[in-house]
Amino acid sequence: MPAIREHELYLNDVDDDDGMPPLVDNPNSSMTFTFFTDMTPITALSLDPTVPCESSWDNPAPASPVDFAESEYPATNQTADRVSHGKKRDASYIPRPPNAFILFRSSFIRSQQVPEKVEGNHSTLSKIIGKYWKTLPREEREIWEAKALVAQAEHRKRYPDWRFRPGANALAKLKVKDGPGIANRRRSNQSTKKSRGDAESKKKNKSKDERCSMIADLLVEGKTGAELECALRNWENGIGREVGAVKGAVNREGEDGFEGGDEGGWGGALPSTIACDHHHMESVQPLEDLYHSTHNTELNIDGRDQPRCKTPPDDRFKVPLTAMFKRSLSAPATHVDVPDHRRHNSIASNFSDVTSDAASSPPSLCSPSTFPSDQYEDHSIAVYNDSMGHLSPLVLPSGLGDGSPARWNDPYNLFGAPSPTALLPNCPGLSYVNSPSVSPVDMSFGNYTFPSPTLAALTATKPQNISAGLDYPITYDTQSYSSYSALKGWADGQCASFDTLPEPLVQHVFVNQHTGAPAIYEWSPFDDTVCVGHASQLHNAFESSYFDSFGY
DNA sequence: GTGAATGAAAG
DNA sequence: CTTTCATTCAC
Repeated sequence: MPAIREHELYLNDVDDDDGMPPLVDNPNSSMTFTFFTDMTPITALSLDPTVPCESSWDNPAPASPVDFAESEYPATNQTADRVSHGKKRDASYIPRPPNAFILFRSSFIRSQQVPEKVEGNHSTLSKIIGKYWKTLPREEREIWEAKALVAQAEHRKRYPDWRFRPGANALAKLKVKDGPGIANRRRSNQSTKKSRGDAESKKKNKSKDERCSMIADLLVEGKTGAELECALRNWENGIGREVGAVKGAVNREGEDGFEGGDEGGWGGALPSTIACDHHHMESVQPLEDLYHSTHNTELNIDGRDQPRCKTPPDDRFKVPLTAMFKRSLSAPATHVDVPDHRRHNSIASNFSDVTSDAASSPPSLCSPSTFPSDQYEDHSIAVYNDSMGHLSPLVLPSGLGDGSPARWNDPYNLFGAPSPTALLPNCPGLSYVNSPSVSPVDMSFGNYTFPSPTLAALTATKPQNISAGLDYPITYDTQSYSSYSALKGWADGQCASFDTLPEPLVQHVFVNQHTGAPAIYEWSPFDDTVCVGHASQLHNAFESSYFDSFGY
């Protein structure tokens, strides 16, 4: 098949020869999701990527991922004049969805943690950010991976027929230039650059690389802005240069495949001991404390104190979150017609509505009355394929809007709220009324205490198989009879019926079996409406009937 | 099936 | 140019 110019495929696809359906500008199927009243769809968040994340890079975790999806992919046909790295592009050009790193990088640069004075060159910044990226604790990285999933889902929704066509542009250029080819040139450039280089330029590169490593290390230590600049200046002036060399070595060791143990990571964190002034002195964190706080692998209650080191001792980065939902995101969505009569709101009073344009399918086949465990697998497949498969990340709630750090405001709300202040009278130990999220605290219902579901714990229950072809990636673990949606860990568990609940308010609930019950999916029996609920709200609303039904 | 190539952001 | 990652393409 001849190469197709990527950007022309979508709007002018009369010549499309790949059998793809003609471009439809985000056909809005008007699927409706419903929410609890205190949930906010993430699409309602103000997450303009051009707006720096509030509070962001504090301590020294990166900002909450800024919502890329909505604003970065403006209304259809407006892809238009988006300019990617200064290149003028055809108005109809559709850029690729960003991956986790690109989102992270963008947010990093927006946040201006590294002053222009320190480093303004984006190539160098990429190096620094790449190093820093590798030090991110798993939980932090997962947030960005989740963000990437959202961006991909948004992109997919907005451009259902878009496909990544690598080489399309290069080939177009090749035609014009009639040279050896962009691709070949690119590779050969890289190789020649590396192989060439006399001793002196090698030395230069080495010191440049050391500088990048140092900046990354300083960032890991939490230094940003003027403080970073100061610490770097100290280092460059020779103070601690010796140490810096050690640090550089440590860092490089980390890059070589994450070898080395826990112990080596922080070995050389020293420039912080030299303060530029009293103000900066205050922010110096004792090395010992730093070590302990960053090596604490215990449950991080508030999610802010994640382990971080330069030489990750385990395999925590070997299975990226996105890999669990791996599928061809650029492949056209499976178009499923939804009868109009199914497109209406059905979940009532204590839900608010939000629309989504995700395509959807007939409602769940899950029995509304019973769900015997011996039939569980088949049922859950049906359920997930028919209903959960269309659970959009967009139904997820925002944060609490209570001034919490940005990280609590990520669309996945992966860590829940930061403060256990809003206790429900009926739910001792349950903190987060507004947060239908994975709660960072143990939750007790009656005699049963749900373990705190960390992201790491959720990841540990990662799915075995992946099925594609739905609007959103769904996985199914036949071993544990649990399932996952794109919202990893939120949808696995048993499908239970709720006869006790007033219909059609809640018909089915998915309880997270691995982690307890903080995350629940619900949907209406009458349409494709899907909502995400919180155990507390159900408990609050329906008292013990809910938990009684589980034998709690 | 594997590895190379591309391109997503930025200036 | 430079990073990482996802995706596609050429063997």
